[in-house]
Amino acid sequence: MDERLKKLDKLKELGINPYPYKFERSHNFQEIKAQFEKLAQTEEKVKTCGRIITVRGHGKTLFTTVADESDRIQLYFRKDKLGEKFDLFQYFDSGDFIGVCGSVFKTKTGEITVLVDEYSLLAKSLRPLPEKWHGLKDIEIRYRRRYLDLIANPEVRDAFRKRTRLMSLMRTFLDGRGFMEVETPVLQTIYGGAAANPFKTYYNALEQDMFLRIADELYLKRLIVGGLEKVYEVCRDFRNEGIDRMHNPEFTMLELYQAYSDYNDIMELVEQLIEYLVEKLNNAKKIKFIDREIEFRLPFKRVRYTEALSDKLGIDVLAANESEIDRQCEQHGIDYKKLSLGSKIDKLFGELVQKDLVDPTFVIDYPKMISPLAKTHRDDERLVERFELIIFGVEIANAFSELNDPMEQRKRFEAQIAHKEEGIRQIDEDFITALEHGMPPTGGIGVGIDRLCMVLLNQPSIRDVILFPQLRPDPTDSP
RNA sequence: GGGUCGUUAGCUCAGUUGGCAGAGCAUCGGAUUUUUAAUCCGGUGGCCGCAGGUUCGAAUCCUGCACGACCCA
Repeated sequence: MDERLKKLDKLKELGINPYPYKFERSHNFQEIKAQFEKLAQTEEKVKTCGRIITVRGHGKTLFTTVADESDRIQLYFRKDKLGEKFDLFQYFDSGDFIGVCGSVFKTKTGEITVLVDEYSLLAKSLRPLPEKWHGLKDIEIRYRRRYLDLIANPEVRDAFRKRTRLMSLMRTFLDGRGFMEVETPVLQTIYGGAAANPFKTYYNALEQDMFLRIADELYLKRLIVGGLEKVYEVCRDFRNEGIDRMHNPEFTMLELYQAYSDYNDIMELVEQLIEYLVEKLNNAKKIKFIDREIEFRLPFKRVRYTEALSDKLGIDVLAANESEIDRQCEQHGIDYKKLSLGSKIDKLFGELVQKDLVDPTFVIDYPKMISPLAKTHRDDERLVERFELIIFGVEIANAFSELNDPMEQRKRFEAQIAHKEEGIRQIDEDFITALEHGMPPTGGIGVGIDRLCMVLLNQPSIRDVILFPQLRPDPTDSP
């Protein structure tokens, strides 16, 4: 770093601003390569710019490889062409941004190269680049200083580009079907819509505790009450829980509600959405994820929640009393002591059934006791019309025929509050009031976008699809 | 919260039984007018994660802590 500071001073002495304001670019590197034949024939000058990655000096000439967002390209400097200006390059380093004007040619090894007529410094870099050959592997630095990861590891940049493309495809798909994208509050006085602990904050002007949202559900349904028939939100939600391969405390969800529909309609919609995304992103029906192939063939498999679990346990889960369920938990090594009956059953399901669902599968018809926002099943009082989409054993989406009976909704909330550890603490009265005004039959879904990205982009950790994943503060950062 | 593993130069990594702190790349100086991880010659660079302990002597053994990864709850 000292050496670079010396070079910086030297440049300033020579009257060169090491941090100029802009550069007028005529072609990026990809364009130069794509239009090579024409550019070489007409001897047209290109103005182009990027970050210096490697330098190969040969005394009176030098080659350098420069990267921009689109590609990398080689620049060729000759003393006989540049004269005194050639020597200025000794104050340039890898990592610096450079702008050049020159003509395009191919070297004798066939590499498209810009022969430099003029060049200028666009920004000085004071710290060395990560190593060019081995790249940046230290996973902690990669997550903490993602900019270095993006410079050193092109496949990381590709993954995030693909994530952005996925979001854009998703919006195109939904907008094309008449959905309206909306925005609802992140700061809420009453949180709800999921079973999770919130982050708490304080609003000075209102002198009141507030919560960061854990889900959008209750707000989007209010919009359905208001007469908007197809709405969605790409929402950042916050859940106050641990971090692991599948969880980041802030994460992105797609929530979507469609009036006059039930969960069957939503199943079809999400199947089509995912088929569309897989086809556009991966150009295939099968994709590799970690060590498995996942096949996205329509229709996705359906598995009935209680039937599948009853089969595995050899008992009728819905008829079983709590002590029988306890015994099953005991047998399968599940610590059930503090859980409600519903959570015990759900743990068993996760362990015995869900874990083995690799190809996309709709698990349907959940027990009512673990689904406070879903409508009672039309054929079975004990169940609700709910499905989760499972891929590779992981929950990707959760959907219902939405409960729109306000009296029933109040009862379900009350039952949930009885179990303090696992859910809401206060009934959202305004939401109940909204339902009392009448909500049409509605199907809704929440899709975990980060997890969907993991699967579709073949990234084994959620941190690989979030640019700045949550980490503990670096203890060496404090003064 | 529990278990396992990791932390050594800017980066990627070696480091034997406890006995002078190492390599490649980067960086600096020199040579080099078509290189591709350029090459050749010569240098600089260390809080061995932090704090204690054992020992004549600790990167190495022990204890605690921090951060991270994976697994489990």
